[in-house]
This record gives sequence, structure tokens and C-alpha cells, in this order.
Amino acid sequence: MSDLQPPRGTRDILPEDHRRHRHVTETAFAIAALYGYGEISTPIFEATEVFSRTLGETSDVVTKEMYTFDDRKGRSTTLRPEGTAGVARAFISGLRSEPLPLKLFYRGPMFRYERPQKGRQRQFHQFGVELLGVEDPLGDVETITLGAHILGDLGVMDDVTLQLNTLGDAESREAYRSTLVEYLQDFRADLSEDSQARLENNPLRIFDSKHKGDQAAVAEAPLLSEALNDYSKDFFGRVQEGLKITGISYEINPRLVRGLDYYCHTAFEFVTDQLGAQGAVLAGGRYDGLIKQLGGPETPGTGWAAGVERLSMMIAAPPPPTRLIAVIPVGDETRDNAFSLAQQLRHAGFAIDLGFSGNLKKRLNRANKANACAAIILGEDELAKGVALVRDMETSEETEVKLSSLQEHLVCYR
RNA sequence: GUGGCUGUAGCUCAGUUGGUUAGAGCGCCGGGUUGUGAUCCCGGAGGCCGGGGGUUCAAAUCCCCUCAGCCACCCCA
Repeated sequence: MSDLQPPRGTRDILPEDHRRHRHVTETAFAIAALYGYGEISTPIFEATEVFSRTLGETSDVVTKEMYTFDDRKGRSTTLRPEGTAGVARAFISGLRSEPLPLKLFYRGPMFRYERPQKGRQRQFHQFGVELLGVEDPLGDVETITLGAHILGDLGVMDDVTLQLNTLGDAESREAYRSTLVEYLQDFRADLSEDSQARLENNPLRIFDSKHKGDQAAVAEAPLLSEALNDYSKDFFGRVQEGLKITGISYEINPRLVRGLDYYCHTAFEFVTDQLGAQGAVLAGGRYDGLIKQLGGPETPGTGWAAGVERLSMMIAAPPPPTRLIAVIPVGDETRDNAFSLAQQLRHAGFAIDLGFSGNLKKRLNRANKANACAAIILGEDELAKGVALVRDMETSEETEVKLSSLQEHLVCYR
């Protein structure tokens, strides 16, 4: 039995789970279309550098969470841990001649070797958007608004808060980085092991830590917001004005720092307290340096990704599946007739359930369990008269209907 | 990767201080005569007690290892 379990951190998505997943992704799809975002699919695996160069060689995702292997020709290959790097690569290799801005939407599985937990799997699904070629802070506002629109349509907006921060541009961040590192030298011994390493790699992320020593060290530290240059300050101000225009409420969280190196300026997360420790359901920010870093032309970008499983857990019951009409032959003699009747009705747009065995009783029982709204009973008696018996599964009422007018009669069950 | 909790039929769980052939409810399959579902009645199948090793006359029950799930750290969507 243990051999037959799905691999650790993965799970089978059964029909009922899929109704939730589909509701989430189809809602996202529909709203993204309203904003003019076209769908893109990139490969599930890429050359390893696509991720290591963009997410940051020292980021946690790259150093310990990637599924990396050599393919048969010895090329280092990685199952994608996130979507943005692949989209950036696709932009460089095939979309450069497209007029900017480019608005893209994607969805699909992502892979991260992490310890599984509620709301965290090794294979999980994201949908996300990328807006390429827009320098204007209103670009950030558009993508955030789009995300809020989707969350609203999914009915989870009340369970979520938008946290916002700025990371500033490269110049501001560099300047701040050195003052922060200098400040933290005195606290070095109190820092967690992880954060001591972060001092070299990504000191900003120390703000994110829940470690007591880290928090104490950082409590009185100078803030990035004080170190921002005018451009960065103005940029952040305009993002906030834009959000006010669209009526989206947010709170500023100066400790919000993203773990992927490609972010700059805007960083945001829609977070919930309903999913235990895994609070972020839709998060992202601006990544102006990313495409250049990958070897493409300098192109600004902004976007986000959302967790399908996490949102699936938050939504109320998804819309029920379409109700079926059961076609039921009585006796072996009418099986073929029933089969072809089922086929005719399907081509006419009716959802038909057809079992393959059992007497009338069993088949009605099956229809009931499938929550069928009606059953069409076809026996020799009916066939001889050119009729079928239509049984309403709610009222148990049966009507004899001529086969020639069956479709009109069934319209109320569609 | 670190720590804590858990693991008994398809599902939710009982299982007394280690002691005969391991139980319930739900679900599943069949029956309650000929062509009528959900209720009711009767019957049945299904467990190497997650896996491996050890202690013991005896282990679902105690010990060790391992696998998996959950929770937190961590990480992020």
C-alpha cells in the first residue's frame, strides 16, 4: 500500500477537487481576459540557469528547493519552481517583436522540494499574470487590481488583506543594504544561523524572519523607506495613489520582503489567516531587471502568481456539476436502441448518463446517486409504440413521450 | 533541512493493565420473485492493525528504524 501512495508532497486531484480547481482557474481566466491578458504556456522544465540566474543563486528556492537533474545529454535541467522566469525566457526567445506592453496570463503546475504542510505541496498549481514593458507605476496598479478582481469574484476578498511594500530601485537598495549590514554587525551573535548567512546574501530578508534574535536585532534598525531616493519614493507614492483610485484597501508592511532576487519597487501579498502558516494566496511585484539579467533587452515587468490549491481551500462550495439525464434500457433487447438514443441526445446537447449493466432497479439507483434530474426508460413495450417513458427524478412522475418529440420534452431538463 | 503529534476495513473511528478466530457506523456488493431510485429489513465481501526489525510464552498494544500525513520553524503561491 505504501508503494501505491502518490509521491510525497503530491496528490491525485479527483473529480470533486477538480470542480474547485476549475472554478478558481476559470474565474481567473475570465477576469484576465477582461483586462486583455493572453494565455501563455511555457515548458514545465527549463535549463537550470533560467531559474538560478533570475531567482538568485543564493535564494532558498534555488539552493534547496529545486528539482534539478541532468538530461540524457548531461544538460542541467530543472522542473519549474515558479512561472515568471519561464515567461521572461519565452519573451526573449520568441516574443521580442511583439508590441509592448505585453500582457500575459499563465497557469500550470510548479515544483518545489519542500517539507509538505497544509497549503504547501511539492507539486502545486499557480496561475499568474505578467505585464511586460510598462515602467509606469499604474502597471503595478493594474495587475494588483486584476488580482483583487479575481479574489472578489471568488468571494474571498473579505478573508484577505493586501500588504504592500516597496523595495526601491537598485540604487536605493544598494545604499540601504550597506547601512543595514553595518548596523547589524553589532547584533551578529544574536542572529539566527540563517540570518547570519543572509547578512552576505540578502540582508533585507532578515526583516521577514520570525526568529526572536532576528526580530530584536531588526526592531530598531534603520528602514528602507528612509533610504529611498526620490524616484523610488515617488514611484511608491504613485502606486498607492493608483490603489486609492481603484478603491482597493491595503496596509503598508515595511517587513514584507520577497525571497526572490528579481523583485524591485513594488512588493505585495494578499494574505489570509485561514490557511495556517501558509498565508499568501496571491503575491508578486515588480521585476525590472529580470529580463536583462537573463540576457534580453532591458524591459520592465510587473506581475504576480496565485496558489490554486490555497484558493480552492478558501472558496465556498463550487457550482454543482451539470445534472445528467439517465438513459435506461429495460432488458437486453433495447440496449442498442438506448445506446444510440443516448448518442443522439448528446449530439443535441443533452448531458446523458448511460450505465452498462444492471436491471431497471439498479440503473435507477445509479441515476439517483449520480443526481440525475430525469431518466428515460426504454423497454420493448415503449419501443413497439414508438415512445419512451420520461421519469422525473424529483417528483417520480412518469410521462410517455413520442420518440419524435423527445428532445422538445427534455428541454426543461437541460 | 529541524522539532512536535499521528498512522487500525474504501471513509470516520472503537479496541480496556500486552492474552483466544480484530470491532462499529457509513460506503460498497447481493437479496426482500416477473419492468421502477433515495427509506426500511436481511445477508455478504473487504484489514499482514503503514512497512521492517526487536523484547516476550504471547504484540494492534512495549522499544528501535523507516515511510507517510498533520502542525510549527523555514520557505513561499
